[in-house]
This record gives sequence, structure tokens and C-alpha cells, in this order.
Amino acid sequence: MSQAVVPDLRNCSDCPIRHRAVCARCEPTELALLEKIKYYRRYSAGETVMWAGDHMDFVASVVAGVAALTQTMEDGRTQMVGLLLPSDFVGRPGRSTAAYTVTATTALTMCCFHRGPFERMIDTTPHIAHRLLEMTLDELDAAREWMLVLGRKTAREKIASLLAIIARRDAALANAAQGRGLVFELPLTREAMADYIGLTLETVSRQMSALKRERVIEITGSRQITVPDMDRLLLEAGDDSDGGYLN
Amino acid sequence: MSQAVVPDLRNCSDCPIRHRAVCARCEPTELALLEKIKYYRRYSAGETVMWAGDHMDFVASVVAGVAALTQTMEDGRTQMVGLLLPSDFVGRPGRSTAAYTVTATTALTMCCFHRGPFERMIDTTPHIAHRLLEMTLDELDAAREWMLVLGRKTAREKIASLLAIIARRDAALANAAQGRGLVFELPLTREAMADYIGLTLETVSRQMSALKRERVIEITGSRQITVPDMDRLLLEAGDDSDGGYLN
DNA sequence: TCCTCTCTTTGATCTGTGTCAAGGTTAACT
DNA sequence: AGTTAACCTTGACACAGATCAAAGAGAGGA
Repeated sequence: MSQAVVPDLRNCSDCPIRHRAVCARCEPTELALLEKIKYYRRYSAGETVMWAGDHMDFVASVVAGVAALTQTMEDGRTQMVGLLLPSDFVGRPGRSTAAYTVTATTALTMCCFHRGPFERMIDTTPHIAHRLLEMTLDELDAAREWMLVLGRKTAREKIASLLAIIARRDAALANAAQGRGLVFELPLTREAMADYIGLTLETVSRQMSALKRERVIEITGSRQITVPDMDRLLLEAGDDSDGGYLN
Repeated sequence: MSQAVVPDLRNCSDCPIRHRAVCARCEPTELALLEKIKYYRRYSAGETVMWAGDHMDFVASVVAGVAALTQTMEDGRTQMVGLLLPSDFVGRPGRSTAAYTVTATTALTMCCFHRGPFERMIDTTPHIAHRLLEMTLDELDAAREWMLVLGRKTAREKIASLLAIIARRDAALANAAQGRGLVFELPLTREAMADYIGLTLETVSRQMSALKRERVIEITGSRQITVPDMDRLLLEAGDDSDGGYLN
């Protein structure tokens, strides 16, 4: 279960809120206020952070780990509508119920802010609203890019697109030095991948095998992926451009 | 709503910017500034407003008509990623190139604002940024709802979902009094519908015929749709909830 | 070490939707 | 009224991906 953790400045220097999400240009007094209304929650892989429709008295930013936003139909069909990586923002100022189910797909740490005070800060601190607008626009672009994947790409292209996105974001966050031979850990099960790209898990597995057989990727122990040639992968993904806004 | 006296009231009173999009709470001086930087553009059905990658020196709001945001792959596969109805906003503050191709699907009138001055207004007028954030979040929700449609619904459910969305938005905009028997004009060709829901135009046509045959809808002259029972349509769409945030 | 549970792979078969092709309908223009 | 071009419908068939089924692989616990 989640447990609130006492604010801790050491920890906070790792908190992407400080760096990217909200307070890149905050004044010391504003930062102090953010410190006061923030707390941490931790979840383990597979745990559900919140269910669609739940009351939500906070907004949050992912500090570490990966979470999935999903929507489910009555009969159980599930579609992932967003993948939350470190620095991504969860929750909507001005709305008190969750629109989507949020699930931790790996161990997850979130930095939460009480919603009331946070909304008041937005009103009085223009650059926070500005930053939120930018982040939301980025998410909208990502969602629209994904609509093309869901609507028009083949199974193989979908897999390649998903791998490319994760590889790229991973590279942006961590090992920026990919001297031809990018390695990363897949933070998703085959089923979660299937839910992301609108396929069945069997098809995902088959296409992964096919990409492996044809040396587009290497797979170690089903979760560690090596991409010998990123351009090749992007070609398989059907991306005309380099596909890449990295923020 | 603001009652401020401003230049060109007649013209402006038709402009949804005034009412919904940007300046619902603007001061008279701000409204006067908006008046100065705004102008109108008109397009006829089928015309392309801008191509993905074009330089864009304005942002805009749809006043009348319908426009489509589309993305296209090298080989011609096309996906619509947004449908712009009156009061919807186009363009991204802080970005000078268009991310998507915008096409008028009916006669279209847009109210445009020069980008530079508009961005300066955002910085100095907090509630405009606030309003933009809200609109962007609504669009994000719509995009994510659409991801479920694209990824997990059958052809029949996709068609029903599309009809439901258009019917609902049409009803919200115009004939609020739908005494069981909602009638509206489809602003899209079969091909545009197919591009929206990730099908071929033949499948769209077949499913429309099937829905007609089974009395879920009536079709007059291929474009005018009557929905005798909205609940039935929503059932066909697979929507568990009423599906409806109308803003 | 063996057990067990979860995740993954692979095979056989079925089906919804795409593809190809032909013909019908509508509306604008001469 | 006739011509033309765009749009729409319907049919026959093919195929990508779903479904059903079974077995392999890996990790944690006794």
C-alpha cells in the first residue's frame, strides 16, 4: 500500500518537479510553499494507484518508475491511453475525480501535491500555469501521434513504434550516450504492451519474435531489449520523420 | 460573460472566442487588444488550411463550419487526429510550425490572432492561459477517449461512437431541444469518417447500411442522419457511461 | 532441489475487415 | 435535359490478427 513520506530535502533534489515539471522558474518563496504541500507515495509493480471515478485530492508527478493510464469497457476490453514516465504529471487541476485508472507497472514513486493549495498556487503563479499548459500540449501531441499508430499501423509497425518510444524516452532520461547499440529494460508485460497498441498479447509475442528473428532487436530474458540500429527500428515503425520531439 | 463595449460588436458577437475560448473574463482593455490582433479567414469545403510543417504565424478559433486535423504516413495512410467544431482552438502558443494538416470539411470560418501579440497577451493575462489550459485538457480527454475507440472497438462500435460524438456536439451547439428524434447533418464524407475511425470507406459504408437496416439510425440522402433513440446508439457504441462530458 | 505461479512462446484454426471491382446516386454545370 | 465528376453502395475474395489451446521459461518459496 501507499505510504506518505515526510518531506525530505535530499530526496527533493531528485524530484523532477523541481527540475522540469512545475517549478523550473519558481522563486524561493514559491518553492518553500511547494515543499509544504508535497508528499511522496510509493507503489509496487502491479498495484493500482487509483480507479477511474475515484475521488482524488491531489495532483502528482512521477519521480521514479512507470505507471499506465488505462480505460476499460464493461466487457473487459482495455486500452492504455498514456504511459507515465519520470517527470510526467498526473491529475487535472480543477477536477476532483480521476478520469482514468492509474496502475504502477514497475515500482513507482510519486510526488504528490494537495490539490486545493496547488490550484491556488496556479492562480497566483503564472509560470506554473504556463508550464502546465506546455506539458499538457506535449501530452496531447503524444496522444495524437498514438492515434495514428492505433488507427493505421500494422501489428509489426505498432510494436516497432512502441519500442521506439520507450527506447527514445529511456535514452533521453538516462544513458544519453548510445554509441550505436541502445539497451533498455521493457517496463511492460506483453499484456500491457498489447493494451497499449490495441493488439492481443499473442500477437505482441509473435511480432517480438519476428523482429528478433530478423535482427531488428535482440531480446535477453524477455524484458531486456537491445536495439543495434535505431534507424532500422524507426523504419520498421513506419516513421517518416525521425519521429522525435524529445521535449 | 463580459459586457464590455468594444469595436465591431456585431462581427465579434459571432466569434466564439468572445464567449468560450479565450476572453470570457477579459477586461475591456484586453478585449480591445484582442480586437486589434484578430482577423477572419474563410475556406470552402475540401480546402486545406495548412499543411503539417507549414510556418504558422497565427493561432485561431473556429467560428463556423468543421475542420479536420490529420496526420499522413509516407505511403498515404491517413489518420484524423481531431475534429474541429465551432469554438475549438487551433495552433499552439510557442510553436511556429503546424504539427498537423488542417483541412476544411465544410465551409469554414476561423477567427485568427497574430501569434506574437497573442503570446504576449497570454503572458500578461493569467486567465487566458488558464482558459487555454482547460481547453487543452478537454482536448486531451477527447483524444484519449478516441484511443479506446481506435484500439479496442469493432467497426460497428466505431461508427456508432462517431455518430454519437457528432450528434452530441451538434445538439450541444444548436438544437438543444431533441424531443426523442435527433436530426443532424454529417459534416464528413465516408472517406473522412474512415480516416477518423481507422477503417476503410467501404467498411464505413457497410456498417452505416447495417445500422440503417436495423433501425438504429435513419439516413436521408447519405448525409442527413436521424437518431430515433440516442440510448440505443450509445449502446451500439459500447459506451458504458453516458459517455458525455459536453464541457 | 523441487514446486508453483506468472509470464511468455508457439501452433492451429477462425473471422472481421481490407482489397479489388463494378455499378448506383447526387449535384453541379453546359 | 444531358454530361460529368465526385461520392456512395454492394459483392466476392483474401489475409492480418484474434481466438483457442498447450507447453516452455523464470523467479520465488518450501
